[in-house]
Amino acid sequence: MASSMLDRLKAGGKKLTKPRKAILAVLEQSPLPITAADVHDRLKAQRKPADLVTVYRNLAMLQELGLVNTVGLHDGQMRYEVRHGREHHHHIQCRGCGKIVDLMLCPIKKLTALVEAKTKFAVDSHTLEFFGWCPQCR
Amino acid sequence: MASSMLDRLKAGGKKLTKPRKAILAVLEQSPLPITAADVHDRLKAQRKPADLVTVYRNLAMLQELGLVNTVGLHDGQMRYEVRHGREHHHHIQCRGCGKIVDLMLCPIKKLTALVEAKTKFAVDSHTLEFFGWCPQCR
DNA sequence: CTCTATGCAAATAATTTGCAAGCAC
DNA sequence: GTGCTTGCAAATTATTTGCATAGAG
Repeated sequence: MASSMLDRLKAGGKKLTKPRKAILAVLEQSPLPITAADVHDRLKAQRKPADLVTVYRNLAMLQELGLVNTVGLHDGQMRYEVRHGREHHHHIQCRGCGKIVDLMLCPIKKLTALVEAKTKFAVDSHTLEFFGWCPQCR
Repeated sequence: MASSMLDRLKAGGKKLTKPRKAILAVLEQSPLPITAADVHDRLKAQRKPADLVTVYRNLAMLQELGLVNTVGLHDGQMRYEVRHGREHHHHIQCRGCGKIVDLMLCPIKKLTALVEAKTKFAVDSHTLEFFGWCPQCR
């Protein structure tokens, strides 16, 4: 696990328990955002089962500490990915098979100033997702 | 109600019932996306109550016909707005008071070709939401 | 009349909360 | 030891489904 993560956890008064370590490992091993249920399943598969509630609580805590991002694809469940130094980016999901692919781009940064000027809001984040059909499902 | 809506409904074999008319009226009267529960509440306030289930079924049907857009703000409930000739646009929501404001812009159109080139997906839609603090809540 | 739509009850699904016991520090 | 954590059970919230009846065309 990245030492910056350990620092953030310690700074937040969080303890390094066995289930927590396993949850972080699962997240770090996943190249794409995954659901709480996914994490739960992979923990079981790795013979390090943790209660689904524990997964939810840890994901919420990690999000508060800014260690994970949430990705909402409007299918009734939230997905999570470690930030872990990765650049801010977005995703595209196939309407056929549900596959998610990283999009290593963000066209929004330049636009934030315009949005702030128009709305007088202080913009602090945005979400952007694409949907379509992947080569196999077209 | 816009006649194009009537046409789309008729073309889909849909009937113009009293609850459906009231639901459409509520949607048309709302300048911003609202939840199923919002629609339900406003129907009651207007003395034209309809079952929440009826609201959900109508919203789903209207979405299938392309008459309403869905807006997901990742707070656990979906919001709906009539398309009704309005231009494709996005929203910003205040993290303090939850207020939603229309953003009459979409920076994504030009980017779709790039995303398609990079991923080989056929992109058919996207979602984009901003979050921040409104002037009153800052 | 026929077929879609509605209301009510009950079922799902994702996520959250309460609480006593467990473990990290 | 003390306080954050966990697991289990139960509660909540949003949304969906089954089915008999009501109403539009």
